[in-house]
Amino acid sequence: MSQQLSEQELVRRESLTKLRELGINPYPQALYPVTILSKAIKENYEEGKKVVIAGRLMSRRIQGKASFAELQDSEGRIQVYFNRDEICSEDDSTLYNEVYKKLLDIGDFIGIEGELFKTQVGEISVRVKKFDLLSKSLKPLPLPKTDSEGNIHDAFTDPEMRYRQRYADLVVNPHVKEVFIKRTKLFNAMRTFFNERGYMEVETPVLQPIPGGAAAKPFITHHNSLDMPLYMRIANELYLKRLIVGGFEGVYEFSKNFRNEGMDRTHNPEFTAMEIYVAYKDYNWMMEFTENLLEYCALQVNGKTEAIFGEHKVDFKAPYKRVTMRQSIIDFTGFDIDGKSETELAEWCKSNGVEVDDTMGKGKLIDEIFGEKCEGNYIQPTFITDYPKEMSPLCKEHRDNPELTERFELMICGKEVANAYTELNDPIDQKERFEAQLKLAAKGDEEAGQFIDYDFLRALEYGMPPTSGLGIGIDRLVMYLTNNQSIQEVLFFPQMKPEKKAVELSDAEKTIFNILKANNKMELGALKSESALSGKQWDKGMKGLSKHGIVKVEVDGDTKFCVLQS
RNA sequence: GACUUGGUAGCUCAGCUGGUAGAGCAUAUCACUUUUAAUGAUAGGGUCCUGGGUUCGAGCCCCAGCCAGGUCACCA
Repeated sequence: MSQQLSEQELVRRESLTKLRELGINPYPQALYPVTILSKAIKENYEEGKKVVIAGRLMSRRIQGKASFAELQDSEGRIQVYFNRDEICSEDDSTLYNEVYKKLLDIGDFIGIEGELFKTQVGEISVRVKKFDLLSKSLKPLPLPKTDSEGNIHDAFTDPEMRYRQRYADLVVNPHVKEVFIKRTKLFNAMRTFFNERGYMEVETPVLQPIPGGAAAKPFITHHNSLDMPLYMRIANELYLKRLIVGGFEGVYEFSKNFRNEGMDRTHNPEFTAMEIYVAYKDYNWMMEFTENLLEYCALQVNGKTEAIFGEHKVDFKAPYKRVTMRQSIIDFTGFDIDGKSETELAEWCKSNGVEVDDTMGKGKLIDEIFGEKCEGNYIQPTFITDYPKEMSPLCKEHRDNPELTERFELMICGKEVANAYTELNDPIDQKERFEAQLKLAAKGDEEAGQFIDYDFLRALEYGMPPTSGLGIGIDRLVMYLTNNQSIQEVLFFPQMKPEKKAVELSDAEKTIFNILKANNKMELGALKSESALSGKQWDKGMKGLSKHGIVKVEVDGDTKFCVLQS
């Protein structure tokens, strides 16, 4: 879509032409021999050391024949000093006066050969001996400035623009870049932790014929040659367990999951989960594993186990408190759910301000109570254990109480971060639980599963060793480790509605356009009378069409024609 | 989905009961050889989100819509 260029964009395009006229290729095929990054220069300063660096020009302070600029590379900024006498011969100052001062702009990528020195005020700088344009920037970047007291002026903060133009956000906001560096550190830390224990990273299908392993609304797509619907995965659990059946001791996957549900500060349609399954373990073992894992991750990402999240200070140091769901509800309400019937639970809810409806079974009711009264109170990492059976269809029954399951969730700052089970491996029990879920779904519980994965049941029939599985919401964990309140801040490219709808014509424009389409070229007066538009509407329609570049008025002697542009 | 706040120059933001649209930075031209939010001078730059309406006159008021943020509801 063609768009009007701003003055500054036009100036940069002119510079492009002038550079070419001077024989400088603004987009060279350059293998540029960078020898050092800005951070290393500052950390290991050596007076007079020759360096070759490259990056974006981010600021300039020109003072006649001398000038200071800042070059930004992947690790930060370094000051560079341009002096006319250093880079130009006596009789030709073009390189400094024209190329550097006029034709380069903030945002351009340049390469610099020079040597290190310290200015009179002691700042480590590179004295430029030679520079090359590596890539011209045609669009002015947002330009936050930091003053001597560290205050940032003109910060690029509008979330909409930052998310839509993450590339610009990353260029000008180093703290944003830092979030994503930490995100990657978290992945690396988890991989290391798992790999050191001999567990294997695997991949399982994103396109699935049955969207299993969780209860959520899937995205549906269609495979043309198979002529069948496929679902984008909502979880990878059932596939990973198949691999445990196949004989792997421990498997894990970082999985992009897709859920066709609401979007808000904590939900993006695609998000990342880490799931791991380990054979011959139970959920008690997994709790210890999880707290050790998270302590290790926090250390690797932030260098310490404490993390600030909003008003809270969270400590990831193991071990974490463990509370059963029953005890938790007693703690916060005084109500003991043990042995209560569905009716008793529903009545308690109604008289205690917990919203319920008829579709809710026992498990769901308990979950509502917990969600309403307890969940939000757990700031420090806390394991909530022993969930009702009904809401955990893939989890093994509790060894001490058949109403419960061996399941835990890890709560941090009032939100769930991890979920784990002693996995159900009794194929007959599993089949019955799936069928119970189908009934719940029929009753109207949208969270209940609506499909039975018979292939998964077949796998279980071959036998799955006792196994414990854990899922961690990676995006949420990154939020905690980087003190971000919204998931958009920890995703490079959060889902957004499209910026602009396609050019739509107004009614007047459409009328004129349709008449003209039949004739291609018409005398203006004839076109106007055929359109039967009022003077104002006609004027508006014509102006609109010319603005979109759809029509053009041509003058031939005394006659004016309106011509349709292709 | 409900409520609420916002959308004005490349960026950050002002904008009077409704009367020709402002600032700082950025840009352009000039001066300036160790500055650092460099400085001084001059100049240019705007579909005021879109579409209707009220009005002699709308950036401002009214209606509808689009996009985004926040709160809540729903939901892992």
